[in-house]
Amino acid sequence: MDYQVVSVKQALSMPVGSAIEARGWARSRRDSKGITFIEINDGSRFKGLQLVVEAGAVPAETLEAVTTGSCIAARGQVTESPAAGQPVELKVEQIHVYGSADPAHYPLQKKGHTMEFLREIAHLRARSNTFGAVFRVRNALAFAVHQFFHERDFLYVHTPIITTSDAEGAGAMFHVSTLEPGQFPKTETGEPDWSQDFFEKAAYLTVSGQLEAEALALAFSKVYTFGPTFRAENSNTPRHLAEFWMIEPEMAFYDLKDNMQLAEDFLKYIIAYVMEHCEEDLAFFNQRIEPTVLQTLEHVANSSFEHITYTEAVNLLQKANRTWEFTPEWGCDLQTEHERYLSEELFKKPVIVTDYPKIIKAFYMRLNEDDRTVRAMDVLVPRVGEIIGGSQREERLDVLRARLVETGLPEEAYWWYLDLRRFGSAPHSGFGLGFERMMMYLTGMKNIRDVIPFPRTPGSAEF
RNA sequence: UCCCGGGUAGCUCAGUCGGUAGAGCGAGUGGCUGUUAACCACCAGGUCGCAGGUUCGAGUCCUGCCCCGGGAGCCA
Repeated sequence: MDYQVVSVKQALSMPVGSAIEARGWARSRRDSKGITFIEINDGSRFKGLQLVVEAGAVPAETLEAVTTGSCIAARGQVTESPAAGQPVELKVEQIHVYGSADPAHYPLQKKGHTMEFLREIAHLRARSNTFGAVFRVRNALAFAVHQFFHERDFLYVHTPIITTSDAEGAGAMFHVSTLEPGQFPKTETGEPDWSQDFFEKAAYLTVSGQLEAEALALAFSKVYTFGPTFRAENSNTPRHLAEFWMIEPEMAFYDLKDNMQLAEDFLKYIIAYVMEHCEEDLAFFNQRIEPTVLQTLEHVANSSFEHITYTEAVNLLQKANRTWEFTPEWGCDLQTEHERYLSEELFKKPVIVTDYPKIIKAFYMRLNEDDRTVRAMDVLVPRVGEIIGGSQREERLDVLRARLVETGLPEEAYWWYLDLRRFGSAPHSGFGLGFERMMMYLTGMKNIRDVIPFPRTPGSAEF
């Protein structure tokens, strides 16, 4: 007999009577006298396929090797299930065991585990319900990002991962070098002599593709990057990784208003996409991880974002009838407690705060007429905080040079960035979205280490 | 990096006043004609994070270190 090879996802919608072969990893096994139930999952869907093996259907030694965690192929007939829990199941005629798993040592049990424990077995945790759902959503979200920009004629560009320029003078960077630690060449003054290194100057892993994206936006008008970025900060929080993915659109001829509109459209689009394509996984998150996930996502998709300036935000915070750990004061950056108050308590929806004081923002943000504030925007969302940071960029050569000097950055290192203002400069804007932050927002997962397959954090890069 | 909390069986945890190490789940064995985190019975399983110290005696008290979690800072 011919058996059609199908995924578990396909198997669950096959007509009764189909002869199929399904492959997957056994999640659970229940034995009764004369009948065995095995649930397999191949990652194609949250729900698994129930295999029903009647006594004598397959050799005893084969059935014995089908343990929790083993990988098998099963052939048989799709049948209507007489019991609750699944509409169809597979009445098994043959089983092939690709690889058994010793139940005494297989670490994933049928019962729930803590996220901390699963993190220690990151090579196996994708086989659990939670992480299966997380990484399917991650895939859908990445696809939604590309689709959004391609529908709007953006060019997907690849900015370098190894860089010799420090994007904003902010954030510690990882050195990239081929020099041997023991025989590190030194200059006459005893400093490391990077001119003898591979790139003949100090090189790092990128902290942002923005500066290069600006160069490309001033040729292709609308571009976006989507790639890994690296921060060597020693920050130990549930919201930081040393290696994370960032999406950075950059648009010529966009002012801050256009930029804000794009950010709002973008967030709504990717949320709607994931809600449409990951219904089963999101339902799981809503039930087991964070009971407000669906409600919040629907709310964001259907409400317009609040817009306030930094100065207005500080006034609102000062007027708020509550005590702060850090007193809100013009000129100081908004603290986590302030951001949470604005998005979670006062407006109860995403808030875009604009026009921050120039002293707390990067040199490349466009200076306002008041000479005190810059055209920056931060999108704050409930539960996660700052999810997007962006700005209209300074396109005026003289102003940009003055800002470089003001912030103490070496002008010569930014020669090519300044060239962009010398030759055919144009107003332009862009923003950055932390992909894993967005994942936390969509799934309700509490720790950023649990929305990326193999997280890198200080002291931790095992897998 | 700073401030809190934690580390005891494969997992999740309890352990009183300093006096011979406990439970549930999981694994194993047996039972049960259809289970859904199956159920019932039995059973094995321990370098109490590591290193010192106090004590007749330390899982318990003290010191240092390591790791994990929460909060903060920095940020995406």
